[in-house]
Amino acid sequence: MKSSTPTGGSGTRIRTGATADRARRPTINDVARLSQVSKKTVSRVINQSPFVSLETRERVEAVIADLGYSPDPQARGLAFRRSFVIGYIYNNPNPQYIVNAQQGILDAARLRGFELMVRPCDPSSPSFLQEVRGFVERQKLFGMIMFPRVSEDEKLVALLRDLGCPYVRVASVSLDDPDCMIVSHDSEGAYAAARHVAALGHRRIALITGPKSFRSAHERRRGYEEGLAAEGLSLAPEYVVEGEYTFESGVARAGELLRMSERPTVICALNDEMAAGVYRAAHEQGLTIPKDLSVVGFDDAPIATRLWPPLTTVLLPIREMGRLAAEALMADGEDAVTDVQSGPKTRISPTLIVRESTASPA
Amino acid sequence: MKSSTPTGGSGTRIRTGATADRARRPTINDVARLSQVSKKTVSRVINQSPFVSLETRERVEAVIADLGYSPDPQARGLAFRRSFVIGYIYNNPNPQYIVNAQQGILDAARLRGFELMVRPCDPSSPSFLQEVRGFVERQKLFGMIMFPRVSEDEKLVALLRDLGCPYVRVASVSLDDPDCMIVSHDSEGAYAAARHVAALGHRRIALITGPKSFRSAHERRRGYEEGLAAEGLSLAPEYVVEGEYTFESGVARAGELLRMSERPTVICALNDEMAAGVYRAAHEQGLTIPKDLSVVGFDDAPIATRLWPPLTTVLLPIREMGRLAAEALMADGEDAVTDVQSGPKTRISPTLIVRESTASPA
DNA sequence: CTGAAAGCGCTTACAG
DNA sequence: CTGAAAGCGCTTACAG
Repeated sequence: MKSSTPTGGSGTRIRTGATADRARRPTINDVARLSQVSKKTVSRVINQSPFVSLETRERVEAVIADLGYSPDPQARGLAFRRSFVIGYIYNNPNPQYIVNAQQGILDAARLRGFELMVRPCDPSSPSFLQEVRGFVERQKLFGMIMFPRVSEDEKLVALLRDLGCPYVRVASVSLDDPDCMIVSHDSEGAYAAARHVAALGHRRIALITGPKSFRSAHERRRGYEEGLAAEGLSLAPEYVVEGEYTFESGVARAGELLRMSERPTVICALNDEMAAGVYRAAHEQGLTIPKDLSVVGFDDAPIATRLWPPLTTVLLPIREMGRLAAEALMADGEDAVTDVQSGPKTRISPTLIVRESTASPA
Repeated sequence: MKSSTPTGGSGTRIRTGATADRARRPTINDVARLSQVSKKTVSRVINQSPFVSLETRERVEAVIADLGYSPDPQARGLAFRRSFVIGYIYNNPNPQYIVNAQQGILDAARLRGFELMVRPCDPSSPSFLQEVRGFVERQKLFGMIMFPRVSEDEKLVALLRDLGCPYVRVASVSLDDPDCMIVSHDSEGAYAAARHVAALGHRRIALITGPKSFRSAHERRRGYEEGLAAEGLSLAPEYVVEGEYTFESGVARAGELLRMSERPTVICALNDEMAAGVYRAAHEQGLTIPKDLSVVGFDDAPIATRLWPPLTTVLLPIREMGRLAAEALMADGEDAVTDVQSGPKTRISPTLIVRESTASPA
């Protein structure tokens, strides 16, 4: 069976019914002819070169508008040796997270006419780096945007650097040059959550952490430790258990914590999925939230407001971070002068959202 | 402030640190020279033309493998006047749905070396069609894949047809030529759910439908009606209310239903988000599920198993549908002969998943 | 079965 | 400030 593939398909032809004879799109040659200049000058106008007289520029721009001309991305990519396509590779298990990040990137990209190519990836695959390399080189990507967990993969980043592929990393803490980092400062959110819990009077405070391989797990834990320390408290080691950022691990770890002879009065899960698991475990043991047990999450995912009672959690502006990441990436090619003037970047801060899952201990 | 945009950026240069002098990638000329044939013949090999002698083909393929050569997508797109990029436009509010569909498309695309460009859209925007047109034409998309709700937009489909852009639509019921449809047969899932509910002995059966503008809302309702009819039952009009496929609308509609003098013994919501809303409303009125009220959803989203008790619902294999849609699209360019032989397509069927939210009425 | 020429729609490098 | 020539890496159309 023959097939039309990028490296195959002698039979590549479009289904007849769909092949309408469309009017040819205007090209740079049409614009040049109608505005009576060379195509090079049109190219200068398109690329906002300062070396065009005002008069000429206006004439060309009028023709461009008149014709509804827009340059061919493939031709530009071929000649520039660089496309205007942003790559977004992800390996986060949370769909909400993926889509929010993607949405933010698109918010910024669309304003500048960039397109987005997406690609799930698996850093544990032996062909991972090779696949990314092929993706970047073949498509001549303008640049790459990465969110956790893959944004924390130093081998990947080293490859991108080696390939000369610009990138922006989003992570809970800075891992790189500030120009290519968007930092979410997870620890601050955890800090606020810790103080909230302490202020309610909790002393038997349990923590379900994330996998050690995630920086966010460290950062969030650190925030809790520092927040509690600010209140003169500290985490009892027996109340700190490691989860996997999944619902199931939340159910399991919370079940164990709640079966302890002296059970905690509050369980802080380092993401909302695990917090949902805590609800389940509490339910199974006949405990009422927040009367018998307070619960805190992290992320402010949709599940936070679907749960009953609504979950106290920490809001991370994922979409906004996606937008900032894309803007930072697209600003990459700008003049050094304007770079300096680009001013202070928006600083991302997590926000504690207090709902009904937290109360003073009985 | 200058900026590097597809239509701008005289200052477009890559950040110095990132501009490593990378080794030039091998081109078709390198392959031609090393295998001592013309580039045209290399092109034939790449495109699996039958008009190459076995001997020549093998020699060229050896050189390609040796060099790690892969053709430049931009150059091919320019010459072919068609790229190997699939477009995926979406306007579904459910992130889980978006990502699952996207994942399925990517499952199939990656096997054939196609890339995926994504684009959220808003059919109610005045510039909607114009934006899609620009997207399709500029990128010379290989084809487009659409899921609900945008897959049901006939104006959009008419535009694609007009542009000669191949497409595949995923929907709850066939709306087009079978070759460009993946049908989820939602009514069958609803039919099974209805019979399940009837078999449990429910007679006061309420339905929270979806927005009229969604075909799935019609199909799922129809499935319920036919399923109940098969059991000699029918829906009482006062028990049928229109929701908006959102959590909030589920809370509101269920609240009203449960305040009726003779309240229903089961509420069937036409998606899981609204079913989660039913849980909330039941909770607010002190009702226990499934003792006082049974609940049925639709979709089998993650929320279905996060709720307590776990939700009886209908599983729709979104990812699989994405995969089939992409395969159908990529098969578009194949030989007519193989088209005929491509055999019966996998038929998508929804699956009723019975969990603990449904029981016989008290 | 194979190839030389021309072209896809842009940009770079070089002149003026 | 502007342009003619050559080139980016492929394919089509035409020969042989």
